[in-house]
Amino acid sequence: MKYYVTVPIYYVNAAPHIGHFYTTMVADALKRFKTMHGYDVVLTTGSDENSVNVERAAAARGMSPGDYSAIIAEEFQRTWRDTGLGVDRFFRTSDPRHHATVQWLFQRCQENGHIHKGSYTGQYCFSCNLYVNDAKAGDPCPDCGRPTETVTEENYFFKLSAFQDKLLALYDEQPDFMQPEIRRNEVRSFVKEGLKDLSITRSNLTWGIPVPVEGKHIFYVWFDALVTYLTAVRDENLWPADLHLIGKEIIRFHAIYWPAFLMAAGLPLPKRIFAHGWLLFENDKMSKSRGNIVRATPIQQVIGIDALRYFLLREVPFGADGSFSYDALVGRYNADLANGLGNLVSRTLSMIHQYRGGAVPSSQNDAGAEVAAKAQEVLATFSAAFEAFEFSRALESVWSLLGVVDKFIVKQAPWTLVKKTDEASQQTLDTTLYTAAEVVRLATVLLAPVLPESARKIWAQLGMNAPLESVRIDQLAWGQLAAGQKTLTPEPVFPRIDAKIAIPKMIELESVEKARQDALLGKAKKEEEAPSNIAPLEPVITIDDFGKVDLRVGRVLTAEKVKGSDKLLHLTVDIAEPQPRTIVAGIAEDYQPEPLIGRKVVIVANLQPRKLRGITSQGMIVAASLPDGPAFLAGFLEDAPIGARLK
RNA sequence: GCCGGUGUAGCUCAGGUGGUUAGAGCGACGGUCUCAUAAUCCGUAGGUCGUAGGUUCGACUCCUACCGCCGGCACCA
Repeated sequence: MKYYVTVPIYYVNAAPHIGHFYTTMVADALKRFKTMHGYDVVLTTGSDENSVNVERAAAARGMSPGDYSAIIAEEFQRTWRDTGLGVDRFFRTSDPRHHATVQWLFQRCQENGHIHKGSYTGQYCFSCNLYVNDAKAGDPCPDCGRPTETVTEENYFFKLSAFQDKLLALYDEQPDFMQPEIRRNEVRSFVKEGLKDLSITRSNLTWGIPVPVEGKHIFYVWFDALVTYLTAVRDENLWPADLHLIGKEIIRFHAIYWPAFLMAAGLPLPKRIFAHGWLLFENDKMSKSRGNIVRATPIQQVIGIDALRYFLLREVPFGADGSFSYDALVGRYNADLANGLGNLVSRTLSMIHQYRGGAVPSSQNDAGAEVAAKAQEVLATFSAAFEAFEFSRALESVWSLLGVVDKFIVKQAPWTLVKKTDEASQQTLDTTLYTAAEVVRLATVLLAPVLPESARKIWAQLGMNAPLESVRIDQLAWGQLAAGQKTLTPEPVFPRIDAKIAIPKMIELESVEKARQDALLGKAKKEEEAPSNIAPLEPVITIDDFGKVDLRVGRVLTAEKVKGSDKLLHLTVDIAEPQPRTIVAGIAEDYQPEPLIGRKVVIVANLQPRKLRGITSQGMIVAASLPDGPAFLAGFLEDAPIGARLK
């Protein structure tokens, strides 16, 4: 039985961080879980290298796109190696085999009549690789806020519009195709609104995969990147994938474009797509500009990679956004891993050593029956939850078992039994120790996919001979632990962590790691200090060009929210004309209307009027912003006269 | 604005088809055992179950409106 799971190929615009780790680690845990059910699992990922952005970033560092990408691709692979993630194939989009697959897929679509040529003039965001509909020259990209650039191209189009009904049928007939359900609904309603044909080539780049035969056009990044899922296993009869694991930001590409491409080429569709949420840092979005990005390896160095794996799978309900914080991480570690699992292993093995010479006794009576029943129940609960991607619930069920055993041990009080010489007490002591050890064994197997390193240690301490990885979870049952087995002297698997020491250490190592990655990317020190999402400078203009822009000092007379819009404010502004100007400004998320009244602002006074939500905006208000940040209105420290022109 | 989700103890969350004193884990506090990693175990902590109405013999659980938060779409020229 095969199981093919993918995580995205990661874009080489950034070095790996905890978000990349999250997706990949979940895939790794699933892989281990499936392997322990007898599946041959293949996990693939790679690097997404073909884009103008990469070309530009490489050029800025005086490198070729290939060399630049290679450095980052290696950095990703190194991270997966260091953190023990079982990635089977790492595919670079620059790989010639991949080029062949993309071209092959294109030709199949073409043969089936789903490709046509057309021309396009519009605004394009090079940062996001996204065409922006209805935008004008220089308008900001709706996703990243950087200015869009005008492009006119003759391109190949994919007839996406022809797949609307088929896609809707897919979502309805195969509810598991897109999960969680929330995401499926979003995708469905998006498709229902209507699909436009998709331009799948570009003619303005050189770094990428050329269209077959003619060779002038380069494939659009998503026609390229998604196809690595095919390329990675092309000769292995593994397609279709059993699971695409993705982050919620790339749902549209996976749940709409990708199945449409495959349908057009007459290929089987992936069985399921699961989109997880984002990891926030203490409830804030992680971003370069906030400087709150966390990496996996510094955490690994201080408390081990298993602690991070456990935290992410236990603390965050899979699918929803989750919050990472060092406090919560250490809290989980101490409460669940050190005090819970680690301590149970420790006390169990220690008693077996002191009371029974380090050999697991056999169960003599039914003193442990309730624990056994609970364990059987947890075996079922755990696997069902894990299959359903409810990792948090799965882990919770194991800990509920650990809690039962801890209570059981106290109730039986082996330390009292050992002092009694009667047969019954000795039998109960044996049974108690066996019961505890059997729970440790079962829990260790169940937890192996989540805590691979630690489980292996516990397994060894228990004296188990068979390799843990080869144990079949679906064949686990109570009572399989062999009596007489020799255990090792326990050593703490999860030593308690002092948050006061560990957290500063992690933070310190984090900054070391960041510096190392920055150096790797050839970032200069000065550049590093500036927020890296500052919009790139526009091309040089002449003084005459600037002279065309008529900026005026104005005073806000009235301000109110525009009905039906989250972002628009309806302002009237006095710029010393007979009539005040009506201006619609997209600042409602950052400014309340009332406090604006009376405020002096800067207006672009000669902008072509435009209707917004039924109101004609006669100009534009000047504000500063970072791509994902709030707007700041321009103003004056002195009392600038209304109507004065800015030059 | 439209669509969807959500709002339960300090924190993270459970609470099919309405019905005795609303639950768990963590944290906090008190106590205990001593096998154990100052761990375990026991007990306590008493939260208007977002707000206001409504249906009902009875609602956290159903309905309506409103508020807050999250997401998608629209939109941010």
